[in-house]
Amino acid sequence: MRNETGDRKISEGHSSFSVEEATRGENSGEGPPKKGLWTSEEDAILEEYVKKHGEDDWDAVPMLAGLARSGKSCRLRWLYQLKPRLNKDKFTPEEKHRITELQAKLGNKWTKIAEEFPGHTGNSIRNYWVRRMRNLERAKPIYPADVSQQRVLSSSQENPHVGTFPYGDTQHPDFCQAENIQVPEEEFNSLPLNRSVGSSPSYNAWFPMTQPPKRPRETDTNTYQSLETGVISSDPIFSHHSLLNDNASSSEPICGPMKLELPSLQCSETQQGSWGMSASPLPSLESASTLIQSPALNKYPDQTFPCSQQNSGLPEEIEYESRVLEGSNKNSCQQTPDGFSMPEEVVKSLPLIPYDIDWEEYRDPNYPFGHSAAPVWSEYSPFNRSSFPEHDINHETAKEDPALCSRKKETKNENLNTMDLTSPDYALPDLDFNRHSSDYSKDDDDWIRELFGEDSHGPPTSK
DNA sequence: AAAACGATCAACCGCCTTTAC
DNA sequence: CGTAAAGGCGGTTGATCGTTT
Repeated sequence: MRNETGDRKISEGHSSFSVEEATRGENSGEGPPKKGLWTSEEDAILEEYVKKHGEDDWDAVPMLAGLARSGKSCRLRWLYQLKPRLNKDKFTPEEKHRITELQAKLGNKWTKIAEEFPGHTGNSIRNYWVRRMRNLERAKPIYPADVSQQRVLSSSQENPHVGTFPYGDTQHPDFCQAENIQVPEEEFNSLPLNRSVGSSPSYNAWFPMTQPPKRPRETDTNTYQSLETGVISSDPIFSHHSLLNDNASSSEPICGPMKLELPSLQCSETQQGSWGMSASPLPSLESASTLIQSPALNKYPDQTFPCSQQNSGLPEEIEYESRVLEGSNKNSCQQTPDGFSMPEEVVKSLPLIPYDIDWEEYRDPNYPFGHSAAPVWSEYSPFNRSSFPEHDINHETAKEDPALCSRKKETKNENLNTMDLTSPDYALPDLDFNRHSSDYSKDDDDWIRELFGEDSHGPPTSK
């Protein structure tokens, strides 16, 4: 590895050897190319050579420069480590956001993406992305559905007062994973959710959101996985994975290990806005976006959520776009800036949520919007609460359950098991348009940490 | 203080795609 | 159009370093 001064420790086990060895034989074409970490001598030779002769014909470089390396290795070393003005700094939150945007837009075209980050290499960006995906992957449930089911069943047998969910969603990984969630039966039965979910086609959308995942997953794998259990429809809108995956059938569950590098949402021109949902009979995002009305826009209560058909669906991007639109879209409620409009009758048919809504009212089935608001949102929203963990405790929640709020803040190592399941806050977005733009750049890793604290199973935390 | 652990990242391999001839 | 070279990418390994125990 290279330190700041360019010196590197030469590993013992790695196939490093002296510069004499490094250069020996290559000129005469003997032996296989050297592998392993580069020495500072090799770097100096390569740097000098490239500065003199340029970056052409890498295959000839080893011979001409006198290096016992393959041309490919020389090229990589130059591009990733030696090239002038390389930026080895860590990505800023803004850059991370931009990477997310670009990855969604361009796919794994790391070199293309790197073009927007002077000094950063595609490899470093890819490393960041892989790392991020790995962290998110770790956030997935530990137990398969069947095991989780057993756990829940045994748990409910041990404690008959613990409510079970009457619609048989014990396979719900989120639910099952959150093994400590125990809702007293009386309380559970009193929930409007419970009164309505049994017959509501929307409950499947609602419930995953009301059960905050024990561990974070920015890409909401959990939610999607919950949909694969058979109880819940595999609406790809729930899943960033599926949102990002224009190849995957929306009806196919994501099973097993997921590729760390997610396929992007990139699609052909003609597909733009259709989310590539060729196989899905479910509403496309643009139709979804037209249906979304949420407290996120309470600031402009007569407006619909301006979710562009052109954004990637990534929560970061949606939120980002929302912020952009905040300043530009204060008048139009029926047409997004990119020209997408929704029928007026649809607009009128959608109940509006007043800005200072008392969530208690949402619990009242007589309330005009009743509990349907959350399902409408969650069913058509490409992201959910877990995507915005910093909002898990917001003013509504705090107002509703300050104890919960304070407790959560105090007990970083506790999971979200004690969350008020009745709060639509977990399902309805709160993009908090008043949040200062600098907050927007919150590190996505910070989101994870903030949401789940130092969960022992959780994602990596700073040590 | 030292071992264990985990995160990060450089570097490699093999395959695929693009480009030049 | 076919072929070879160059470049790009995904997956993976292993070294290093910081943190925790």
